[in-house]
Amino acid sequence: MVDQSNRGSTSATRDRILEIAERLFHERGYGATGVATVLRAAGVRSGSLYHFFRGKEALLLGVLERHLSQLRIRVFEPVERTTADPLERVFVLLDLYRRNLEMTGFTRGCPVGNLALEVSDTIPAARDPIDRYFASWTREVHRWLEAAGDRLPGDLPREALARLVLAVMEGGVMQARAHHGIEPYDAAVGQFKYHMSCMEDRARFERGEGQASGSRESRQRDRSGRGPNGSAWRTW
Amino acid sequence: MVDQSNRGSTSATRDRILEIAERLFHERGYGATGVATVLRAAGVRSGSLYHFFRGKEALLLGVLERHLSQLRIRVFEPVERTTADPLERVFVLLDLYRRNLEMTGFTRGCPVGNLALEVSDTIPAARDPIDRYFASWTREVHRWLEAAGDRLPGDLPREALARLVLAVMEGGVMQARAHHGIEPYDAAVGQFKYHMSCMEDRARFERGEGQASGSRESRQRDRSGRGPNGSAWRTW
DNA sequence: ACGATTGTTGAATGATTGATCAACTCAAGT
DNA sequence: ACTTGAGTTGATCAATCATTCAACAATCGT
Repeated sequence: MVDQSNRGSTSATRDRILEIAERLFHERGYGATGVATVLRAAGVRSGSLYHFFRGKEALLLGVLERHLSQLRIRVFEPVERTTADPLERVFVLLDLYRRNLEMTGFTRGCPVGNLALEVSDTIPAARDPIDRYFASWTREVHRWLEAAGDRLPGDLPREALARLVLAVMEGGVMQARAHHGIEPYDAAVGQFKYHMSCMEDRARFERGEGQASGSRESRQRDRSGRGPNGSAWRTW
Repeated sequence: MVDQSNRGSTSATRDRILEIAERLFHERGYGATGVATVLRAAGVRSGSLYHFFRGKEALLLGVLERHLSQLRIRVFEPVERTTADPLERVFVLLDLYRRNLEMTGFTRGCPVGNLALEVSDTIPAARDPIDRYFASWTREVHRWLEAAGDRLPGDLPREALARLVLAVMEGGVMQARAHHGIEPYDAAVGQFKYHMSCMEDRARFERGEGQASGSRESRQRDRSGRGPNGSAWRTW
């Protein structure tokens, strides 16, 4: 049994096992993925796996830790490279998950979100890394929202808004996967976008710029163009 | 094998099996629940179960159909008895799921939401009833939103807003279960409430009542009182 | 009263599950 | 050259998995 705390292990085998297990857990879920399946896909014999991981649960924890350690590199840094505008980044992030949904034919959503509902009760040890993943996710969004400064209302709790972003994403992904269509995701995100416009509007009023308009035009100024049907509400 | 389409079966055994399976699938998930566990908990021998259900998957479909058939009785009718105000009903609904979270110590969220992410890909036949469950859920909320009439902006797509309600609920439940605390749920729902106030504000402007205030007071008029810390933003 | 249908029993099935371990390889250290 | 120990192998394990089925009991319509 190798030292579990040695995250920087140079073992290529361990990495391959984690990589394969990550993909399979994401595709089929934890319970539905047998150890034998991981072994076959990774081209490794059982002894090797049990050399690095105490058991299947330890493998799951390893996968979750891996997700956590790669969250910035794989999710947030790509988004941040796309645009420097902090509020725009939120929508690019939501669009990233949207594209993942479509590209995988609605078979894969948030890799951790799936596991969260499946194992957070049956495997108590898994709840902590999952919670830390969500906390880390919202912390990054939170930072963006803070960076938006007075473009958002002064007394708006940025952290709560970040929690809403995650909720909309996970809830939208869930519906889209069940529906096998992007419409529910777009609907939820579209409404969220209007919420953001609402916030920006109010902040503009606070800064003394806008004339406190309830007018649709100023609220939809930039990101939310009219839909093809002429509706003022953009569904995506 | 009994006729599967006979939903009105008077068999007490079949009902007990479904009732127990529903609880176990909700608590532990589908994959983690063995048929033997269902049999033991229901006090039934395997032959009886396989007399009514072709197999474990058919049992799952039965459970999902049961959820669907009891959605109004167990969820929406209780909410509708609580208040006649259509918009208030939305928040009572969200509070219902909140209380379920707290009462079960964050071990149980939306019974279908869990299954949605777990089996909607691995068991294709299950996706349809799950999708219909979500569709039915949002349809009820949609009706309330329609009933709100001009209290919401005229061009606001009620259906999209209903999708957002479901997304916020499911996403909030997911986070609360992982966190084993209600805070993430309250944060997400709190932000959603502000979105609703925003909508009502704009509708009031459309009706020519308010003076298009961006003012906090009118937006938080009724449901969203100040929190104990004096913040203008209610977290729940 | 009768056969037919429906419901129930529980031991047994074969497949698969996660996990074990003694034996083996091989590069690094001395 | 010899030792050491991490890494790997694959046969093997008991347990559990979903499922079957022949036999029996209860209830039904006629």
